[in-house]
Amino acid sequence: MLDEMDVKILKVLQQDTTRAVADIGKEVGLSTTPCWRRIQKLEEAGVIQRRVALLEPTKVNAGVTVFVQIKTDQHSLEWLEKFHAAVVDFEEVVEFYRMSGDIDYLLRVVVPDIAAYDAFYKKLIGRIEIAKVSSTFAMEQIKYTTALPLDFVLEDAQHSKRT
Amino acid sequence: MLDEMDVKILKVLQQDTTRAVADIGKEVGLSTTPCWRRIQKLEEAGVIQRRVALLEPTKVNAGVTVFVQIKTDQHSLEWLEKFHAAVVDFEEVVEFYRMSGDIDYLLRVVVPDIAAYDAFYKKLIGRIEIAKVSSTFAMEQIKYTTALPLDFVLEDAQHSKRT
DNA sequence: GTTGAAAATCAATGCAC
DNA sequence: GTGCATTGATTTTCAAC
Repeated sequence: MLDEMDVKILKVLQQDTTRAVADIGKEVGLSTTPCWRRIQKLEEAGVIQRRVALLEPTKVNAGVTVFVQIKTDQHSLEWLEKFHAAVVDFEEVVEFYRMSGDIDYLLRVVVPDIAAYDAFYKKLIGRIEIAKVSSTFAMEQIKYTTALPLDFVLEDAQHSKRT
Repeated sequence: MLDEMDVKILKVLQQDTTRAVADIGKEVGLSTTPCWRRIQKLEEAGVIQRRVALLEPTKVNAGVTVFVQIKTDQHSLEWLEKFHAAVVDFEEVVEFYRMSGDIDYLLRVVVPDIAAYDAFYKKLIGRIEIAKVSSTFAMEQIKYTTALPLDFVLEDAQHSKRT
């Protein structure tokens, strides 16, 4: 489905969407029109999901990341749906995964400080019954990127056939 | 530093940067010119860091998330710098935190499948000496957003005074 | 802060090759 | 796939209020 040229374009757009189509074309070795058409197709195909602004966490008072590991004893469908909906609703929760292994769920929570995390924690356990919660604070964010690895796109022939 | 109007604008831009300035102005209750000026200031101030495209993970063959917990026994500055640089270099590593508590580092790694994770794992431990590595696979990504919580921006007077 | 409007840039399309 | 030319939209900058 995607070829090397698409990958080049996606690599640029994953880093910066402010650049003009003509500019991107120059970088990847394509003139404006075909470059523009490829971007359109990538959007229609849903490969490009959305274009967003990334903010500097410390400048919006959201510089502290906490990872919350959750273990539950409840496994009814009803509880599950309620739990998911409740957690998703918190804007402090920026990532939320159902995990394999020992821990059932993993949350990445973003707050201004420890006090705010405590407030979040109380809100969370107030709304839902959880068996075990364990919070770990990030001391430093060494890397954070929204850019997905693109070296796998072309590698796997099986994948191309599937999609 | 930031007021309610800025927060409204940021909320829009965190979700979608394709919208025209005039449009955003309408939504937040501002005409084009002052809305445009505010966005400029937010960019100059570094509140808006960048504008990027978000891709659909499954469509670029990067649908599997693995969390890697790392514990080390080495704490020399030299090892630390080498370790950081090596990990950051992997495009599969999309997030990388130095943690408090029991685990020293936490990585979020994105790969196409388990086999690719195994390949990554071998590359990782081949490059650096790590005491303990524990990998946990995400079964489901229930929430993932790049939008930071903005309800804290105005709340804390201390913060405003500091920045 | 507002409106309105002008100028520059760019997206988006069509056409010829 | 390329180049060119065009239309329309949007950004960006100006005035005047």
